[in-house]
Amino acid sequence: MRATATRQQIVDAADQLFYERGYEATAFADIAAAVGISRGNFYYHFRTKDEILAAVIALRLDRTRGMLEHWQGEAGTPRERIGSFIGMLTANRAKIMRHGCPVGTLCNELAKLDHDAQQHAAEIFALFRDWLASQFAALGRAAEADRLAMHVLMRSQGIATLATAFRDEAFIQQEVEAMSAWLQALEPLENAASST
Amino acid sequence: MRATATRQQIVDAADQLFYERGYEATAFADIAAAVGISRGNFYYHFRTKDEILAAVIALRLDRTRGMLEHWQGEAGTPRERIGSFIGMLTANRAKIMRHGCPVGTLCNELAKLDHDAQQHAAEIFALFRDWLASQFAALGRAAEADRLAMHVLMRSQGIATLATAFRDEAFIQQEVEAMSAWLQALEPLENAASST
DNA sequence: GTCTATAGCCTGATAGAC
DNA sequence: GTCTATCAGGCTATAGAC
Repeated sequence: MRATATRQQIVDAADQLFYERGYEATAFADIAAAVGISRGNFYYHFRTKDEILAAVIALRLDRTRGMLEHWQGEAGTPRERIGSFIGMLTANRAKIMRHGCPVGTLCNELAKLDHDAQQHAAEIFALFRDWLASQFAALGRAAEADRLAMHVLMRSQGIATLATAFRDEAFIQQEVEAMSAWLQALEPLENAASST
Repeated sequence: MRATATRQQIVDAADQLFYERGYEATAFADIAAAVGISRGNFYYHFRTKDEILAAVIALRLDRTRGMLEHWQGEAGTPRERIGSFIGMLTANRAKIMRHGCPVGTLCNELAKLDHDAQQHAAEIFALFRDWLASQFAALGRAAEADRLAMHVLMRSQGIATLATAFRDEAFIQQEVEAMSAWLQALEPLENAASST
């Protein structure tokens, strides 16, 4: 098998296992078993566990960029695009109730481990934040775009954490509707600064 | 030294280390070193690591009950008491930025480990939820008390997660003020059900 | 109650055959 | 590129002296 193909399989398996079980709780043996290779072969593709983590984070960054570009390319208003972000909570609710948000839980774990890759993982959040901010700016709230973007991220993280703790699907739906209502009630205030 | 005193020292040290480093990343040797006892002595007080976890969760439940009773005993309105809950984010902001929320991060980790104690840990959230709900009921929002309580919990969890990921103290302050403003704007609707 | 010593397992990582 | 065999070190947990 070509090296790049095996490497990709390793990263894909690690991505899934790091999400489901956590980074530290996932052993090389687990990844090797999932891919169907020996532990020894592992070190031909990655020298350390940290290198696999870096590759997983890079994969998630790429995947996130692709998703944001996809949402950007679809027809629709900025408000509808922010709705696509919120819709992830509903679409992924089963996994979220079992393993939380992939980004939030990884950042939390790496923060506790005082791991160098923590900042790298937080860049995934930054991608969402910047994209959301650009949508709020397009919506006519340029002055508050960053704050509103962080607010949406904050709510999605809180929803994920509590949905996991209580295993409560109805709660997700309830809060998704509340956030959607909040979004719909947001009015353009492009000239607010000059009118006050 | 009396057995109960050593046991208490172990639980206190484990409580702190589980928060700072996480449950799985904390080894018996770490706890033993923090207390100043040998690893062997450990097993006189606890037979397994799970037993220490159970004791730590029980400690946190007791501590939470005590705090809620303290807030309840203080003079003030229900709104001010909910403000005491929100105030934890400001008071503990330095630790939150480094290690997240003790309850949320523990629940997340135990969910990933598929650990039996996950439900036990979620009871800490339930204590906060029920207490907050009673405050909202006293505020004249009995019909929505549970939903509002979960909303406040959700926001506090989202704030903690993003504050940790971005190490952003200003964000905490910003969202604490937004949540406080939301709380102040909440009006009693005790008779809303009969008036609609 | 506390200690030292150690069993038994799993971990990340390496060496070298094929 | 992939394998088997193996290393050194960490882990939870146990046994038994004091």
